[in-house]
Amino acid sequence: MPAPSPPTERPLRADARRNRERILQAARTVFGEQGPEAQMDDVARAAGVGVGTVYRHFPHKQALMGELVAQRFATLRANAEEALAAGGDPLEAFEGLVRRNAEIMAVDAAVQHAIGGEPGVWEAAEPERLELLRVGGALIERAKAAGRIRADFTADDMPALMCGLCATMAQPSFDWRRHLEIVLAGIRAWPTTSSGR
Amino acid sequence: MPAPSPPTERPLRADARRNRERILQAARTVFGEQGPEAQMDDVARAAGVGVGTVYRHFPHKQALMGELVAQRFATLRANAEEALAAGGDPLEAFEGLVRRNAEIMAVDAAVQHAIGGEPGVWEAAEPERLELLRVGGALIERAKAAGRIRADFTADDMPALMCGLCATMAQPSFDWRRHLEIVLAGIRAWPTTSSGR
Amino acid sequence: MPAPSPPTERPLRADARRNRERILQAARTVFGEQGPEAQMDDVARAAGVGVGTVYRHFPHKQALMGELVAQRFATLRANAEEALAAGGDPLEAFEGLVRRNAEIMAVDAAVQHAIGGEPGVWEAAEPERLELLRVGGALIERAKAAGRIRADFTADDMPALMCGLCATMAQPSFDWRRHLEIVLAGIRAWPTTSSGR
Amino acid sequence: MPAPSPPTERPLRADARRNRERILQAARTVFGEQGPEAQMDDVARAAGVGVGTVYRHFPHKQALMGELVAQRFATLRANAEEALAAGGDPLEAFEGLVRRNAEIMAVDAAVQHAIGGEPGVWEAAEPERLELLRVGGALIERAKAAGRIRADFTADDMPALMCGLCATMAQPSFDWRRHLEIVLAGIRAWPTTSSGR
DNA sequence: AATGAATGAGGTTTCATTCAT
DNA sequence: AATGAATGAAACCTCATTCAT
Repeated sequence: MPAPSPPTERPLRADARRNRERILQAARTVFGEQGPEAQMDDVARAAGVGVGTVYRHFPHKQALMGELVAQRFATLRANAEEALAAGGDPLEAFEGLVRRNAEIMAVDAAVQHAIGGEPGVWEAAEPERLELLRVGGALIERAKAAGRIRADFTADDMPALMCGLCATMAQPSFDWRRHLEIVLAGIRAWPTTSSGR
Repeated sequence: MPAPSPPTERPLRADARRNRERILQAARTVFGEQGPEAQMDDVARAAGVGVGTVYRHFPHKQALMGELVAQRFATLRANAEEALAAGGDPLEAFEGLVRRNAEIMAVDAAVQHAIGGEPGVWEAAEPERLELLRVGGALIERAKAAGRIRADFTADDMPALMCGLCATMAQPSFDWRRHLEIVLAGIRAWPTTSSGR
Repeated sequence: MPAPSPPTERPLRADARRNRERILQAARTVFGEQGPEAQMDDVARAAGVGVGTVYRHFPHKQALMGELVAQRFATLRANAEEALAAGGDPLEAFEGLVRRNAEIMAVDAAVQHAIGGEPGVWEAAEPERLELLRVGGALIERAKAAGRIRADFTADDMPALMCGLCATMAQPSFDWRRHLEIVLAGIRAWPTTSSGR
Repeated sequence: MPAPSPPTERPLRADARRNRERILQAARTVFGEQGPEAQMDDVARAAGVGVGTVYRHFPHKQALMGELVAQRFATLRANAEEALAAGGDPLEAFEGLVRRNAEIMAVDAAVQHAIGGEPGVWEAAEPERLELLRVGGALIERAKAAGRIRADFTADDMPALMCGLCATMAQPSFDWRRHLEIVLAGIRAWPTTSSGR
């Protein structure tokens, strides 16, 4: 969005923009610590603003949560595009992206998982999500073409796997990296000596 | 009251026991539909009893949820013991159990997932959970000894994987059976022909 | 009440009478410990009977409390009659009775005070209360006639003073005996003329 | 926010302060009429605000009751200091204060008595209470030095006596002023003509 | 006559959202 | 634009009382 275009969406006063960022940052922290039941007042306090200000920027709690998810997907997608552009070994590229994105999600997996269950929150991130799916799909196809991941695997399998991984991340007692490696192993094609699966 | 039999745990009047079952059944439905925020009043109404009755059987919401989880683990564990006793091909036995238990969890995965996040709910099922882990561990060791699953895999990896699977189950748009097959594939040892990984 | 008279009020089966006493005793203990908010279930449990049994003997909580008060007044009145019959120094007789009755009330002042505030509880004890007032009044008049207590003091002043004393008794940090002595001093007539007490 | 004045205890917006007063006033009325079981909703309605507002000002029922008691003690103490400062006849000063404070307590004795029994309510007023005790003690010592009240009487006897008086006040059928005069008479020293007590 | 499970109105408290300042 | 006080619909839970066993 490099938009120096005429202010169809008036670009928010400098302090307002700053507030918006502080609120989002605070929300990430607070939801991460207390789960989705955290109160709007807590978010506001953590951001150092009044509740009213939170509501000026986000019409309701859901919208705030939605933005959190959307921001997340934007990063994931950016990473995906970078990985696709970078080229390199197809399997490495795919698995590297998954591992890298997992690390990012792990930073505030609690938020993600917590928020994930709430109704009507994913909608806000739908465009970014689809884009991520598309770019990730390209990487998958490339690895499949190279015979490095199972032929029956598709990009549409990823969301469920990642959703599951997030659930694991949310529980500190679990070792999500082991979880991830098992999943990646399950995706890989067998080292076809002669026969396939 | 010269009751000849020493009633260490008086076995609950017939109608009370019936009510208890109805409440648990209703709770399963209601939490499944509305998530953990579902209200005790709703559970009571669905069970066709007054709220007071619910609270007579379960001192608080958490206790009700806890019992739901405990019941679930009891079934899973029973299946595990059956599988262990049955013998047969080690890998088949292990994977068969996982698939069978997954089908059971899927019946009301929403409940399980919803409830899973609440604090202090798992505690109630801890004994059953540990037992499941123990029996499942035996199956895993057997398959490992037969060289059918990865040597670095342990029973302690299962909870995270199953937790992730449950998260997937809770979203109807996901195909959890595919998720499960990928995970199982990731657990299996490679068909050691000549080359390793 | 030496009533071997024909059972106009059928005299209650032996075990029923026993239960009634146990309930009253339990109620005294329980209300004393927990105040008037104590639950009927607690009384029942303390008495070793079911709630239903409590309700069979006392149609509602108030009635149970009322009986407690009535029993108390019966004792106080019996003491008063004894004191009146005993004769002796008029002031000693009066103050002796007050002190003696105070000791009795102090045994479970918490109950008395707690219950005292509840509406509709005193009514049950009205006859006994009036009788106590009458007999106490006789003692007062005698002491007044002897010039030993203030001429303006009447039996009708007693309830308020005793009510106040009970309030004091209910707080363990207060020394109700000092309170009582001050009140008694305030009732006494001055040692007119020259001689002291 | 470079506010020049260091607002250590930001002084509450004008309307909020007004609401706070209305709530306290309403609470006094409502508890006085219905006793301590009166509901927070009733207090809110009587104050013309929502329940939430009551809870914003007082985190729980107890805190509201506590403030009521604290306010009361603040007035009593102010009167005591005034009386001490005013000088005059020592006995008159002491008894005048007691009578004056009694009149104040009588205004909503029901509240005071009702609330007095609740656990954890007095704590809120402890500082004011101790101060009242101290100042009252000074008056008592003065009167004792003048030989006008009993040598064995101390400030520590007052709370019990006043507690008893409050109990009397709470029952409209009692004449608490007579109660008070008897108590005051019991405190006074005998007019030592020749021999004391 | 006794039991204790069931009832459900009603209690305190929370929190997303609005709106006067 | 920002603030935070106010709102009030619920949420969870209690307990006097009833009634089937």
